[in-house]
Amino acid sequence: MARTLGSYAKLTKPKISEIALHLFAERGYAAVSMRQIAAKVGLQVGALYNYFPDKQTILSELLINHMESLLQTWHRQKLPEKSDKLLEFFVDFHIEYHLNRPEEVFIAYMELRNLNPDNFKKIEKLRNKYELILSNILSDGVNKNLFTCEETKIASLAIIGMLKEVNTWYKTDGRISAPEIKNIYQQIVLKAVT
Amino acid sequence: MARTLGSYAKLTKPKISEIALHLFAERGYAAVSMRQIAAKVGLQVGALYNYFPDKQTILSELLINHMESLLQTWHRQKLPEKSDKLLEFFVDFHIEYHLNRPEEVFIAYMELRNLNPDNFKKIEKLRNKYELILSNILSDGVNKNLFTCEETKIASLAIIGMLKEVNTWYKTDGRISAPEIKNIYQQIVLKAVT
DNA sequence: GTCTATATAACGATAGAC
DNA sequence: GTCTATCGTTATATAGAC
Repeated sequence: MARTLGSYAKLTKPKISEIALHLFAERGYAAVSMRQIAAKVGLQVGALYNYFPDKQTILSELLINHMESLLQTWHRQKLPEKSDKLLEFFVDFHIEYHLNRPEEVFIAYMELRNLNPDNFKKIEKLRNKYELILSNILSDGVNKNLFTCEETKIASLAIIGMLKEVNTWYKTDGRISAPEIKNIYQQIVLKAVT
Repeated sequence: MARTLGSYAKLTKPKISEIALHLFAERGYAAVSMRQIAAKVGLQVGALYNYFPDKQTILSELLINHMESLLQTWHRQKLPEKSDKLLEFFVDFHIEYHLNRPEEVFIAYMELRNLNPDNFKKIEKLRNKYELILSNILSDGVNKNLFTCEETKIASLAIIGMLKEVNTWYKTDGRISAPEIKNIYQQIVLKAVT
């Protein structure tokens, strides 16, 4: 039962993505060359182009996969029955998900400027989808008199922006645990809309 | 009283620095070429090398000037007479200074990885000097039984790391004013050491 | 699918005329 | 001090042998 070459090759593309992710996070997209990626994967440069048409696509696939997996994971969550607990649940989910993927989060924030316009629009669309989840939670809450918030759109942007910071907090001060961070942000967010 | 060419030239170097700062902050050091900088300044590439020996020096001068000016400004402050107000004063000063220089702060954080080892050490030295100001305030406070803090070195690193975030907060949520941010952080920092 | 070799373009940096 | 021209290097991406 010899393994075929093909079954190894299936592992090559994810390996390229993984190594590119590390390198992009460490040195920045523009500072990383295809040769450096190939060397770390254990290939020659040319071989990379069997898996990705260009360098830009390595980056955009990383970002798109990150956002799609975020959305997918949310939609697989078993939501709390009580709708007044939905906002806390969202904050909890968001922090949990992002703390576990520091490199993806970092390049999703840093390397947006290196996407070409088409890929940028794709990411923007996915971000809007995610933001819509939160703004719907907020406007539902407003309708049920749970929250008071005039601009739910803007509030959801501000909240997600705020939550994004969580990764740096977590890194810079190891004494704050993940549950503590969740608590802090839940309080801040709840205060912001009540 | 015709202006000499020389007096214009005196303005050229700061202009290069300023434009490089904007471009580095916008696109990242590695993604910006000397040709792009020259074009925005209104020069040909070669002329840049009359002011900077290489691209690396443009970046390192920006970062070094940023740190030195931060230290200089601190040492020119009239400190509060009551030493128990020193920590609040530092937090206030730090936030004020950094909110007014978002681009410098951003590249001082982002582009460290693009400094060569020598320049990195220079910046590290300046950062340590700044950090020493805070850790001295803390250890003085501990000696006077104002604060309780076992590891003043680590605490000062954590606090500065935390304060660094302030620029993103300020941007992401325009509803929070600078004085409010100062208040929030003063409370957090004081809580952290008492 | 990976290799070597190469096309083509852009980069940082330098040289010399003015 | 700025220009044009260019060197040497490196980059992305492609072509063709295996």
